[in-house]
Amino acid sequence: MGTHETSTRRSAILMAGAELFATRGFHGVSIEDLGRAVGTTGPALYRHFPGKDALLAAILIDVSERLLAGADERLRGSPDPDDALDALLAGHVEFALTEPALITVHDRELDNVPPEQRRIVRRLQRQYVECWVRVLGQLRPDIPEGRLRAKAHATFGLLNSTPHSAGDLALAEMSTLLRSMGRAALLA
Amino acid sequence: MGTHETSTRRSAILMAGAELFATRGFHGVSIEDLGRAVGTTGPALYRHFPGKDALLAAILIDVSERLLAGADERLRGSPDPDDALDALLAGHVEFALTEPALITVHDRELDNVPPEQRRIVRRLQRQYVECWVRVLGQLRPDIPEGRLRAKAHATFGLLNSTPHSAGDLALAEMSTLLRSMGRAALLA
DNA sequence: AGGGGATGTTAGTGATCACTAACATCGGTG
DNA sequence: CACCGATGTTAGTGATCACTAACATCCCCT
Repeated sequence: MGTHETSTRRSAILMAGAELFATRGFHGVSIEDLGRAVGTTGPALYRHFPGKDALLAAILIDVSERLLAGADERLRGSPDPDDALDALLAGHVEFALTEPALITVHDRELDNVPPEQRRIVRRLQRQYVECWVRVLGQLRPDIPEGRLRAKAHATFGLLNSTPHSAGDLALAEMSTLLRSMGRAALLA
Repeated sequence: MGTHETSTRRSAILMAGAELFATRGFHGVSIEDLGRAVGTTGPALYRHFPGKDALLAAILIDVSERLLAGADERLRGSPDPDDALDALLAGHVEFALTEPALITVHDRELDNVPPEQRRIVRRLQRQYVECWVRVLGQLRPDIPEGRLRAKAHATFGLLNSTPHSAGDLALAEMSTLLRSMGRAALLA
């Protein structure tokens, strides 16, 4: 067949891959699983990605870029560091609540990405963390940078915990809860 | 061979398994890998566990039991809810910092445990969460229980983030940092 | 001293995996 | 309207996996 829904397929594979990798892990998902999830057979995947690794890499690079771009944009609109922190928190929480599979894959499967693309993801992640450290440094100049970085990482753990404990609360309620907890933890 | 270091082997396999599962995921570790990690060949594992699933189950049940037992004991020694919360935080942080592999496997690989033992793990985890909810309920009777449970889960995400961002800070410094962040987040 | 249980080894076995080869079908384009 | 590129299919192929079978070795016990 050849219904020309070209890059609809590609992004459908990306989304289905994120979902499957999030719930069963990279090695727990077969090419056949991925194909079936988008209504084709397994090998059709190779028309869109050179291999399973490359599919995972595409997912991770995409989410890392989107996180960083979102942070950059929000910071540009918030000159006041206090507002900036709220903006970063709101952005991250929205991402975690609306795309839990992407967040899960993003902080679990980096080791399965081929080295070359792994370096790209790591650089994007580092830049994202630096956005947070920069804002925190303005709010708490008394705390050394290394400690602020550790705080940022720990807070990501808090915000990213949503996928594992989902369903308990309504989305809006969860959002305000996570933002207030994150803010309190960061400024403690 | 038959050097009678009987259950040394068994616990060595458990520890090596936790380490390997934590870094490469359950499906990313082979029986041969597990054997090699304890100085034997792969199939020797079947003298100690009926299968790969059972090994994972043993790891998860053990860590869940130890977490719960630690929480119970610490609560018994802290009648004041404020001290109790500190005790729970200190216990969880110590666990996360001294056995990061166990913590990682504990909240990532439950889906790969056979159903029967998975129920056991889930019950232990639920009891552990209830320890936290009970203490939080005394400190913040204004907050509904469901919200407190969500807070506890999010805080676990914060405390368990250590394995992924390790190496940045000294252990003692990380411990105080995580405890203060966790406390601030929970009481926010 | 020697038999047996615990524990290990090597050599498979069938299933599954990522990936490839060869061929089919469609839509757009000259 | 014939062709071509994009996209799909089925049928392998070799590697690897979890697990088993058959046999070996060691320590302990009587």
